[in-house]
Formats: sequence, C-alpha cells, structure tokens
Amino acid sequence: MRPTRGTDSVSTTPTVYDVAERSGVSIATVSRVYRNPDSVRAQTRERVLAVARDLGYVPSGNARGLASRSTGVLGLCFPDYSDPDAESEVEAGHGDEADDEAAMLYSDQIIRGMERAARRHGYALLIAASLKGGPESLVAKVAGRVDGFAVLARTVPTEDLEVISRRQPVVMLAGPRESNQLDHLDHIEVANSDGQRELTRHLIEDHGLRRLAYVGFAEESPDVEARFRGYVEACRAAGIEVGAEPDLRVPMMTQAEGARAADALLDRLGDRPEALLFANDQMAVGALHTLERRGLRVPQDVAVTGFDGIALSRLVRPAVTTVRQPMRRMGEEAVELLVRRLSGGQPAQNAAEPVSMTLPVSVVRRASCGCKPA
Amino acid sequence: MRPTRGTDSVSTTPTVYDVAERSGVSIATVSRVYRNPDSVRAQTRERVLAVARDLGYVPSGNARGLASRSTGVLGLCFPDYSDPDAESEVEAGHGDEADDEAAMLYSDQIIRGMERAARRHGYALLIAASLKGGPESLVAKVAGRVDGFAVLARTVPTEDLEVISRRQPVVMLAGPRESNQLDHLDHIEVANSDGQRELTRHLIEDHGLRRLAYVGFAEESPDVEARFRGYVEACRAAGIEVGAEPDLRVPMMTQAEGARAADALLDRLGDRPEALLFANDQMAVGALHTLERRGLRVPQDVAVTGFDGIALSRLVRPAVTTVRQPMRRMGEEAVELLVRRLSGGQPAQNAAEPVSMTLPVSVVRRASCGCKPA
DNA sequence: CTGAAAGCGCTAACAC
DNA sequence: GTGTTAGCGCTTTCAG
Repeated sequence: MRPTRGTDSVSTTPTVYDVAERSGVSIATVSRVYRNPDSVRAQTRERVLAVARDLGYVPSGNARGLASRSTGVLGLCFPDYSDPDAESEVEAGHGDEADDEAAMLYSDQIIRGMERAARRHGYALLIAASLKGGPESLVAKVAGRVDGFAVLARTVPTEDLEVISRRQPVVMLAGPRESNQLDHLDHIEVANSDGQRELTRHLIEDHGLRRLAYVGFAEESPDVEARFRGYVEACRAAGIEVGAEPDLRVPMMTQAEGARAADALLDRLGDRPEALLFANDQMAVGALHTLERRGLRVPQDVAVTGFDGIALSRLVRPAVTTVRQPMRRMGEEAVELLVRRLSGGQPAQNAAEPVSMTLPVSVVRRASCGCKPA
Repeated sequence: MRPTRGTDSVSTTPTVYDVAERSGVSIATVSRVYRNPDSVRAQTRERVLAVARDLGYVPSGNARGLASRSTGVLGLCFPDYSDPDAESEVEAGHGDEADDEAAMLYSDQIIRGMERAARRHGYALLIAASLKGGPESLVAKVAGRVDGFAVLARTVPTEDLEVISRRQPVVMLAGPRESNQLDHLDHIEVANSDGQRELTRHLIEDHGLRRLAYVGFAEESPDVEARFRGYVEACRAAGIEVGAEPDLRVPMMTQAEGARAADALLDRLGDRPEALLFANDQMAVGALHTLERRGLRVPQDVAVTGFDGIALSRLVRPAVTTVRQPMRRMGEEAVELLVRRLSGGQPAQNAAEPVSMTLPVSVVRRASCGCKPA
C-alpha cells in the first residue's frame, strides 16, 4: 500500500490514487474505468468519472506507456530542411505579395500523409526535425516515445538506426535502402531514376534539346545519384555523350546554391547548355533568378527543370517543369507498414520479411521546359 | 535490489539494468551517462556506451518522463479540417495537372510554425487531429503525453480543457477566448474583424461596389462572427444598409457549400449582388466554380473574396482576394507562450496572468475583386 | 465486478 | 565519481 497523500493536497496533479481514494474504490478500478469501461459496474464508473472530473484528473501517458509498453504514438524524424531562401523568395519570384505559406516542403507533405493515416489507426504523430547535434541523438528521443517511426533517409546516423530498429519497427523513407546492415528495415522509396530519365527523354525528344547540363549534390545521397543515373540513361539512349559525373555538384541543394550553379555553368567556356537540369526544385528556382539577372529567357534561351514537385515549383514564373514525388502517399504507406508490424504481434514482428516498395513518380510539364507559354 | 534477469535474455528490450550489469556499474551511472555525461569518468562512460550500443539499448521515454515529470514534448490538437473537395479541386481549378500538394491548410501552417519554434527550444511536437469521438477524448491522450499544448479553438470540449488546463499550460488558438471559465488560458487570435472590415472597405471604396452579400457559418464560431462584424462595420461606415445576420449561413465551410451558397444567392430575387464575400477561402473557391458554370465573369460581373489566405486561394483562377492570417507565426507564438510557462517554474506557472494576443492580418488583393487582370 | 500486489524503466536525492 | 534506495503513475495478473 502506497502511503496515502496527506489530505486533499492542492496544486499536485491528481493521480489514480487520489481518484481512487475520493471515490472509495481501488486504483485498479480507476484504471479499468479508463481502459475497459464495460468491466466496471455503471454506477461505480460514473462515480469515479465524476471524481476524476472534479479533481482534474488526466491519466499520465508516461505511466501508462511504462506499464503497458506501448504509447499509441508513431513518429517521424526528418532533416532540418529549412532553406533560408525559400521563405522570402516566393514573393520575389513573381512580384506577388509575400506568401511563404506556399512554400510547402517535402516533409510537410509526409507529415500530412502520416498524420492522416495514423489518425485512422488511432495513433498520434510525434514529429521532430534533426537539430545540429544534441547530446542524445534525435532518434533516441523520438524512438523512446513511440511505438514505431519513420525516418527520412540520412536524417540520423545509420549506427543509431541499426541499434534502435532492433527494438521497434522503423521504416526508412525516400532514401534507397542503405546497403549497410539496415537491410532489415521496411523501406519506401520513389522511382528517382525512372522520373529523371523520363524528364530527360522529354527534353531531348519532345523539345529537341541536346546540350544538357546536370547539377547534382556533393554529399552522398542515393536519391540524387539515382536521379543522375536516370539522366545518364536517357542521354545515352539518345546517343548523347555524358560523363559519369554531374556537370556540377553543389554543397547544399538550396536556392542560393542553385543560383550559383547556374552562374558557374553559364560561365564555362564552350557552347551554352540548352537546358539546366537540377536535382531538386529549390535549386531550379534559384537558377531562374540567375537566368533572369543575366537576361536569359527561360525556356527560349535555356530550359530549366527541377525535381520533387514542391508547391514553390509551380508558383514561380516560369513555372518549373519537374518530377513529382508522391510524398503524401509515402507518409501514408509508412504508417500502414508500421501499423502492420505493430499489430503483427511480437513474434511476427521480427519474423516478417522486410518490405521494400517503390512509389511511382510523374513528370510535370510546365513552362520552364517550353511546354507552356512562359 | 531488483531481481537480476536470468542470463542474457534475448528478445527482451534492454534496460538500464541490463546495461549496468554488463558494464559492471550501477543503474545510476548508466542513467548519468545519458543525462549528465560529464558527471561520469570518461573511461566508465565509454564502457557503458559501448555496452549500450552493443545491447541495442535506448532509454525509455516513458520511464524517463514518469521519473522526471516532464516529457520534452509539446502538443497540438486540431480539428479534422480535411475538406474532401480540396484535394481534387485544385487541379480542376485551372486546368493544371493535379497538385494536391498545393492545398496546404490552415493547420499545416500552424504545425510548421510550432515545429520550428519547438525545435529551437529543444522540444518535439506531438500532433493529433480530433477524431469523431474515441473513448477517451483526444485531448486527454495528448495532454497525458506532453508538457503543454496548443488547441485550435473548438477542437475539444470546453469542459475537458477546463480540467486539463488545471494541470498544465494550454494555449488556445484562433478562437477568441471562450467566455466560459477558460479565461485563465493563454490565448492567441487574429484580428478577424479588422481584416474583414478592411477588405470590405476596399471593395466599397476602391472598387465602388455597394450591393454586397456575406456568407457566414451556421454553427457557432466566434471567429466567423467577428469577421461578419467587421463586414457590417465597413458597410455601415459607408452608409450601406446591412442586416444583423449574414445573407446566408452554410452548415460547413467547404467548397461544395460555397458553390451551393453562390447558387442560392444568385437565385434570389432582386438585384444580383456585385460582390460575394465568404467567411473563408474554401467557400470562395467553390463559388468560383458556380460562377463559371453560370457564365458569370469574376470580377467583372461579380467580385468574390475569401478569408484565411490558404495557398489554394492564389492558385485558382481568378486568384482569390482574401485576408491572410499569420498562422505560421501563431504556431510560433504559441510555443513561446508554452515554453515561458513551462520554464517559469511550478509556482509562477499559475501565478502569471493569462496572456492574450491578437495577431494582425493583411488584406491580399488579387484578381477576384478586380485588383489584377482576371 | 473489485481489490491487492508486483512491477514497467528511469531519475533523483543521499550516502560513500 | 559511483552506488543505494525510493518512488513516478499506471497496468495487470491473481484472488476473492
């Protein structure tokens, strides 16, 4: 028996004990009232609930989780994508008023998708973007508070994931399955190379462009590499020579870097490229500014394409032709996968073969490639 | 002394005990290694960390929260705003390809704002939309797992909030302070009536329109009422007669209802209104469809305005003139308020006077009112 | 249908 | 520095 707290101690958040005492039942009954109402006589139940309301009692999620080993929460870890430029550039983009509301990113879509799916299954969603580097890695914090979670590729150190995935379901998003020892994780990716290949083919065949330049990413990124691969395939298929490396690799895939990349590419000797293909939309948008500054018309003088299909891509002028990734859907599928693992019972959880799915992407033809009037 | 678990029990998620045992230290030390690394001798620390990694140990957020009475998580409860129409209408809006990514709602903005601010303060964000009605009200679930949270007005029963706010900081969003007994909650709202008044004034003075029609909401909604009030004030100031009630009240503020409302208003006898003012953007967009179907040009034949400033409003044709609410900022301010309460120490928490702030809004003039070529 | 008792995994004084 | 010892608030058998 736990020592009864003095008298009606004020200012202390009420617990099952308080409610139990005041309603003349045991804590077990109070617990039952919340977890399995029907197992308690109606009269007793009402009395308990009344006292609870009266006392301002709210069951502690922590205590509950501890005792029942489950939280009813799913998580999502994503990188701190915030592109400083993105916020203000939207307005500058075409002289409209400020509208940072339009800059809906990648991760927002995934959040939307996950939240909805999670809700359908009765879960709440815990989201956290990676901070530079706290004492305890972000994942640990999230992992410790959820039943399972999704991680945007390369958001957290592989090593951490390896450890964590041993104790709860984790689904890897967008990044192709990292070859390492994480091959037991469920994983969802999009058809990066298919998309970039198709986009490139479009530029070559439908617009007759042949002098292309590709801007990739300096850091290791399977997604970006896959895109580049698709680009190369399309070029080769059309008999266009391409190197094994992108024409340029930027340190960060932001608008500022995209603008800089455009300058760099344009300053190179030799024939000016007819099209600039960027590994993501933000860079493409940044390039648009450079091009405008240099007095080059898009797409007449040079076509520009991005990748991702973020809202921003359609708001700038000219609207950017890109490859849309079904991020919302990815979020939903992630939840489905997690829920499946979670409901699969402890044994099956590890037994089941890791799932790996590839979501289809679609080329979005807009003005920046010449498909619609700029 | 807790009974040592048999031997290296496999398949059981490791705990401090396991780590302690295997690294030859006490559980207290293991705990210290995570919470206060510097208080442990480097050598010991490394050893513990190695074992932890080895075992796949991840501190349980629940146990931690229970023991330390704090979760490091802030929450947000929002209504299930999903407008079935919103998803597909975007594309239909102006013949562009499907782009539901552009339909960023109200709540998404708040989430963005909160997530960022929360991250800055070292908190994670738990989000949950109200489901029809689970056993335990949504709030309770969230409330039990966070240190404090924000609630979009009218998302959860006042009664629940009253109870919960007694034990942790809660900030009410967007809905004006509910007169009830919730006046001790911090609260953030936007200048609804100021915005609608200014928009209306613009229509009257700058565009010379005088036959206006206002579409409100049938259910009780302080925000919507405040907007209507602003509308009335502007009309009266211009010597235009207006009733005490909106010209029409819809049961749901969706696109479908907006379309229906436009039809209803247009079918009424008497002079056709020169402008249709809607209490939110979604309805305005819905009205656009009706108007197009009936062969009426916007804004030449009839002007249309919305409220909120969601991304969708600028994507349709003609773009909708509206009043933008700084939702992102609202999310940030909410976190600041919560963090302040939380860091204010237990005593101060209740002591501090409830804060109430009103964020300014801004009229966004676009094509649907005649400000830019349709 | 209800009560008693044993934890769940970790933190937090307090000793050593 | 590190170990001991209590709980934190709730769920969960197992009895009755």
